[in-house]
Amino acid sequence: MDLRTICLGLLTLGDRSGYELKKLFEDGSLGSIAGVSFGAIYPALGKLANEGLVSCRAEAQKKRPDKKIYSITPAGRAAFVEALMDPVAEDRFRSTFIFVMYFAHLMPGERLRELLSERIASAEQRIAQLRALEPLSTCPSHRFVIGLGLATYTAELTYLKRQRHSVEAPAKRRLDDLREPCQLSPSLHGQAAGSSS
Amino acid sequence: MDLRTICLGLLTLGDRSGYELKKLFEDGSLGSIAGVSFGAIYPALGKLANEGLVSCRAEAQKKRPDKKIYSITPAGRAAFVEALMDPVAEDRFRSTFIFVMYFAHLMPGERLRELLSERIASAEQRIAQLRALEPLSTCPSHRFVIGLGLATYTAELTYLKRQRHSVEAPAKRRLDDLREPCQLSPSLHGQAAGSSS
DNA sequence: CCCAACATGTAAACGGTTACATGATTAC
DNA sequence: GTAATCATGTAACCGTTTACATGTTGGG
Repeated sequence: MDLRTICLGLLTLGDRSGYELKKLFEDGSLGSIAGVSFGAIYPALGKLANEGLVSCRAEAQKKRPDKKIYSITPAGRAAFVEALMDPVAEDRFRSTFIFVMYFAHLMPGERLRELLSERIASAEQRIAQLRALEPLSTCPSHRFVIGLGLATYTAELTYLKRQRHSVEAPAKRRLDDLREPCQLSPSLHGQAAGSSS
Repeated sequence: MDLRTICLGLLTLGDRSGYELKKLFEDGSLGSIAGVSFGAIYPALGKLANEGLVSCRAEAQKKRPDKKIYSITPAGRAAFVEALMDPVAEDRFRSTFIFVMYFAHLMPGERLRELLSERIASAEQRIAQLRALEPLSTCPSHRFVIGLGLATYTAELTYLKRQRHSVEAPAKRRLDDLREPCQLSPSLHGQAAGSSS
């Protein structure tokens, strides 16, 4: 789903300027998941206006550039509802953290601990953001998204903490295990395949 | 983290061709998270070779194009370990499912049920993939990644099932709640701000 | 004094996917 | 026969980020 459609969707919730749209996205439940940049929003809005899916009125402001307030048109609303029927694309997920952890055995232990702490902190922050949003959101759809975010971030946090715990505990294991050398199981090697199974 | 670095990392686990690298990525624990295309892998490998971070030997095959096996060089290994020290970028996550669910109230109930079922099925599939990988992975780093994936997907699955459950249960609620009209709380509107707090 | 927030926009760069081009082999 | 797997590569396209350009207001 491209930004164009996301903007369209956000505009079903009320009229907004590009600037406000970005805030709404980032401060809302979707923001705990990803960000957007102006360099993408403004052109998207322009295109939407070209296609007649949104209308735009300029609101003059003293000593500030005109604020361009966009409203979704009936055609835009129809197009958006239509878009909700399209087959959903798979999640596009790229996590440097996960990738880097896949190579934990190549890092100094100190770095490993640092990485884990950072990740725990950021998960806690996202959870806090979602919890703060919860009482403000009366709409069940939004509560669903918040609940989903909360469920997954909490699970990640629990997992991460359990992993880190082992370092600080007297038994001091597990995290150090991560530094053990790595070897792939033959079935993942796929080299000179021996016609398995 | 770009594909170039990911290829470099994967090559620390053993020599491989571009084709095999793609399989390794997709069949391994990282594959339950995202995919890669040849159109990105081959150029990445070429660039890596240009920079002397990997070496390449062509393996002639009867009736097939030469297989180009890449090995990481000492310089490449150093560069990769270096890359593991770089500050980790935030996750880049784009989920059409989550976005669409944010607008559940604009969809027919049937569509909603379909979406939920699809998502549940795909989460179950990913969990199955990770579980299948678990006994094959002796390396603690990889087990960490598998465990993390399992923890989050399981949490999502549980959440999703609980949401769906309410439809099939006699009390038939919650999921239908999602179709209720939506209104943002004033604090998220941000329109004509009344100097809150 | 400087930084953050407000406000819009453009252009270049980036990192990736999709489609195209080519072609043998094996399993159903 | 036809689809999948093996095997590499290029070019066009796409959506997005980053950097640039411009300027005011208000708070620390």
